[in-house]
Amino acid sequence: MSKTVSQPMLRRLPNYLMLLRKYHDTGIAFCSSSRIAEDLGLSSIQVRKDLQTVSDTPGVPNQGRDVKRLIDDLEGFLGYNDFSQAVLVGVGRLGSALLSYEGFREYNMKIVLAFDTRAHTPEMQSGVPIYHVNKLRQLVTRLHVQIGIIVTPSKSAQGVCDALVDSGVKAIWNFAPVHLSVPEDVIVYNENMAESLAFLSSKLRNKEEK
Amino acid sequence: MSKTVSQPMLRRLPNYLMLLRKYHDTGIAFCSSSRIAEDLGLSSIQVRKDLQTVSDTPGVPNQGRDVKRLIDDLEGFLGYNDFSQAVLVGVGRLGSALLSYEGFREYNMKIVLAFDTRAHTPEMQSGVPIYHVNKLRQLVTRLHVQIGIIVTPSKSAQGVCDALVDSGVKAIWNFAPVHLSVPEDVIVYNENMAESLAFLSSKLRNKEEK
DNA sequence: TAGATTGTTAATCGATTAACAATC
DNA sequence: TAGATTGTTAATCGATTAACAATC
Repeated sequence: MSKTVSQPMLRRLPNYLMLLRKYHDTGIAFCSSSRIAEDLGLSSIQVRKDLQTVSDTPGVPNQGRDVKRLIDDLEGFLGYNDFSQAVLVGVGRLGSALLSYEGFREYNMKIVLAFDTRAHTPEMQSGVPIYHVNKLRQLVTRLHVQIGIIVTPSKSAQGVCDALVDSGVKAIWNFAPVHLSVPEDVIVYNENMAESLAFLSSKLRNKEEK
Repeated sequence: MSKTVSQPMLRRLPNYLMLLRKYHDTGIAFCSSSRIAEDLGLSSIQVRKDLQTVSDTPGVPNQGRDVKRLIDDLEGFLGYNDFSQAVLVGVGRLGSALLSYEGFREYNMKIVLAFDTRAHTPEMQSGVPIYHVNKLRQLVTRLHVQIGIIVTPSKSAQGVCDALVDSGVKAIWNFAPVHLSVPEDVIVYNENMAESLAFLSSKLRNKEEK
């Protein structure tokens, strides 16, 4: 099938999956779009549209959709059937938090390796081995990891990024507040904590002014 | 002026501000939209549009815009003139990382207070006092804080959210992977770490299929 | 003056929402 | 059958991009 999917929709999909798993665990076999919509705070029309794009199995009028089948379709669509592996660079506070973050498992994501300039002898943290950054190219190349997470200080970010790309990484999740230059075929997703908070605060102000 | 601004634009604004401050520090007094665009990886047309919305001072043809003035306008627009204060609930790994995150200062954001169920005697972390959650209503109400950050386990999130809203909080930054129910006048911004990573991974897969 | 860069107006693009017929 | 819920097609909404005249 492989339709092209909009970014916002792609962000909603994992949430459907999580909710549907919850339904499944509570023994709910069928559910309507409007129910999902309510639980997720979306419009039912949007949910219907999204699920149609993702699943070939049509929904049943007056009954809704088969929860189990929908889970399978979503997992297939999102490519969760095999584990997605990632490496993390920069084991500071935020890096450590990500290493120990439980939520990744739920999305079949796993950080398999971490690097830091301070790690001299290989050590473990939250079950993930941490190596010195000078091992990065060697190890990442060997393991064929495709996703890199950059949690380094801004000034090291571009260098780390280059090393990751050289080692075959095709997608980068960047927490450093800088714009990274990458080849065209590499995807960068920027996460800026401070920006998010500032964004929220301005939204608040905008609202107050009205 | 107080124009309505689109969400994606509102997210770009803090980045302009950061870049312009960097220019200012290096003694650059004027800059063109195309330069900003290049440094930030955006299109120059978009930058021009954005800056027009934010600043009443027109740009000068063949010269660009006054960096200092633009900084002032952006700060004014984003409401950075007075500090924005936030409280954080849930001092786990991620919560701690946020408490110690340096980047907030740059956006004039400050976490002034934190709460956790494990904090029995008030303690300090990264310069922020941590109280037991049962002090939440009392302290947040008294300090008139408007922004709450929820970094608790999912099952506590809605309860904490209700308490924050009761105490006058008008904007919530939610890291728990659940949908929060709030009154209409309260803004919720959801941040889901796992979702972001999963999103990146599916994007990668979609690309590979092509 | 010539060239760069601006602001404005219109065109395009893409996502969400609405309306409604189809069906278990 | 009646009612709920579906899928499809069209309308709306909103953001980005393009084109171009204006100007220091």
